[in-house]
Amino acid sequence: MALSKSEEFTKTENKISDWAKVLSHPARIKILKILAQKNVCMCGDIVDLMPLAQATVSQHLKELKRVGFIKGEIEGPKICYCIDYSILNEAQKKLNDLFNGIIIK
Amino acid sequence: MALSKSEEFTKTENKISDWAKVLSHPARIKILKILAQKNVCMCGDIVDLMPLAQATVSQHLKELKRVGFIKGEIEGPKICYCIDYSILNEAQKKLNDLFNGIIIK
DNA sequence: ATGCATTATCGTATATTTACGATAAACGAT
DNA sequence: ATCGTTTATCGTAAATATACGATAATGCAT
Repeated sequence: MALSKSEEFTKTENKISDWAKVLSHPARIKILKILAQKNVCMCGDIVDLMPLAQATVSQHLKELKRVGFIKGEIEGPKICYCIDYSILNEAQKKLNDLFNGIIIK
Repeated sequence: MALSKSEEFTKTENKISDWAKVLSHPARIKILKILAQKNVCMCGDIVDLMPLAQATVSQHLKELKRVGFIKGEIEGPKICYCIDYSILNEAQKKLNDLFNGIIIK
């Protein structure tokens, strides 16, 4: 018995916490910033800008993909990553709803 | 070698990811909601509303206190918890700055 | 078909997180 | 002083997360 017990909480609580989890590592924040600056970006370019091994960056990209914050498109042997703005917008909105619900009451 | 490598990232990246980490568990989201509804709340009341053991709730409260999202005031043998709106506001603002920086470019 | 470049996955080590029971610590009341 | 209530902390177990090297998988070019 360890992580989660997620059945005990609401869908919204689980969704928001899952989004927050993806943002809970500085590497993933940095990757999102890199993609925002470059709009689209080859995986290798991201790896070059990160202070982590290729395998580790790949794991972080996988997490970002899992919740839909980024998409990866195959381009020959390379993979072109970009931000999925609709999902990121939804996350921002729902996180703001949470904050506003707490702060404004 | 496991968690963090935080020296490799910026202060902002670390700060935001740390805030996100605190929000990355549904129990802590729920606790914030409870405190928002009741404004102030005895620790025991929170425990009663949570699907977790007292010791576990206490750990989650400690995490929320660590980043300053909540404050605990001793009232005799009980402890009265409440939200620290200034810190939560700052977190909301900085998270929005991140999202806006990513989304609007 | 071979080789090169690119990226994901596997295997593994270590640290952290989550959860709980048990216990300690703090306080008020008797 | 002792007892009951309340909450934090300790000890512990199991699951996850992070990180990396090594390897597989994919596709292009030769």
